[in-house]
Amino acid sequence: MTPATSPTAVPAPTSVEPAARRRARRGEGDRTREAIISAAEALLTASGSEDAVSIRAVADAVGVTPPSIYRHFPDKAHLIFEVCARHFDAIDAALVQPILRAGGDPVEALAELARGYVRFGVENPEHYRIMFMGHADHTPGMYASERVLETGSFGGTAQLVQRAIDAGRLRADAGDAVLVTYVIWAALHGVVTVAVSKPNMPAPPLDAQVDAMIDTLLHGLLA
Amino acid sequence: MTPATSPTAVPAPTSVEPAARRRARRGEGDRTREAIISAAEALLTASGSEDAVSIRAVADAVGVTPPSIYRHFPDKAHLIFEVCARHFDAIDAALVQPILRAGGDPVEALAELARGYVRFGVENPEHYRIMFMGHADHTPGMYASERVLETGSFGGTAQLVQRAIDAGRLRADAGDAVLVTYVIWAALHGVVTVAVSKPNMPAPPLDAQVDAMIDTLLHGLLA
DNA sequence: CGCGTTTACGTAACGCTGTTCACTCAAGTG
DNA sequence: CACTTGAGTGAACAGCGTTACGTAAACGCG
Repeated sequence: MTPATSPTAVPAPTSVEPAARRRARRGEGDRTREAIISAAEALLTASGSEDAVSIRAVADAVGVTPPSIYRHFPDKAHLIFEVCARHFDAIDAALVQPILRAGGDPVEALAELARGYVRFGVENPEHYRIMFMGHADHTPGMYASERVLETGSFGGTAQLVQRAIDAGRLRADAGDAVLVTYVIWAALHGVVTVAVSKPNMPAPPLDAQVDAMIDTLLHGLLA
Repeated sequence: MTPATSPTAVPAPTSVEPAARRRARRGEGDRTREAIISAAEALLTASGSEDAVSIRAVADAVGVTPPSIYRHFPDKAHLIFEVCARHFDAIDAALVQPILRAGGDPVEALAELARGYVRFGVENPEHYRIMFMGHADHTPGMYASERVLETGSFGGTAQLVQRAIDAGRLRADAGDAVLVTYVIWAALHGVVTVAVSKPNMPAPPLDAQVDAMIDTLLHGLLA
């Protein structure tokens, strides 16, 4: 099930097919809820488009009727954002935390985190788009900004930046930790965003982009 | 505003209100086409959401029926992308070309271009989102990648980077012009993207973000 | 056992969307 | 005049998110 090719790949796309269902028992409503999330996740990864994840399509895949979805989620946005949030929880556990625990050279750790983050983004483009490229008005409040700041990649970057500062590895006039973190994260976010939104653009290979970006951020361009 | 009570009142060009219309004459179909674009532009900027620019809303604003739109545009995507493309043509003429013609210090020119580009993005968030943050499958082919590469900001950045290289201002191992341009543009794109998509995120002021990004790209972080 | 409450779900429908088909109406041409 | 052609309508289709309302099944309790 777990594709060993990537540590940032995430759960199991179950089946998109319809399902023979019994009515859930009294306390087992959460089982239906999980089935809905699994079906939405499968539809999203299989189609690569949020448009394919309609309430009706999810309901068909689960084997219930459209209004039943609303007994488990207040609206479509909450459903689809919960699907994506699980992906970002997974990357936190699979990529960020191991790097933080390893505790090696903070600058090298930053580079490794950057590469993993970008790879995660381009391997889960629709999840990334929903989470970080949508309209703020369409984003459930609980996911609006917290997920960005507390999410593994940003928080992990902040910790590594602080370690680098503590170790005296950064220039004195580089700015405070928050600003440095923001710069690094926004730059990587830019790489992911353009790769996700313009996949056919004639661009340097992704690895070259990330390496050049990291190298430029760390060493600068000027002679 | 003056209440236009006259039944023969001429419709205001950029109004979102309904319009008293005559049927266009034989060769004057392009006039209707322009009215459609103006109405879509007005709806987009007034609402700040692509969702408000429905075919029916545009048709009502122009004073025609929905199917009439399709005599001038193959589908909604072509209409809304043409609206946005005009914005990006405008920034090319108003921001990029003057900087290129000024011909001052290329590094300072890059910083000035960066600040202008980011400001344009956050001042026209929905246009920016449609142009650069949408799904590739929803983007008309003619706007998919050309607009990114040939657009003023990217092409202008490339020219300034080349000037900086020619003037010996960049490090020898900074990479070729294409890669350097891509890095700079992607980083700025990241700043715009997160500002557009997460406007309520507790972040450093935009000017500080841009200055820090430019300074970091040029001078680097490491001691 | 049986009653009543609660949870899980279905049926039907509303208002909206982008889009298409078939039609009309007016203007310019030979 | 007839004829063509460009501009615009009216009605409709299929799909969307969402809601109001009815119903069936499982549980606690007397």
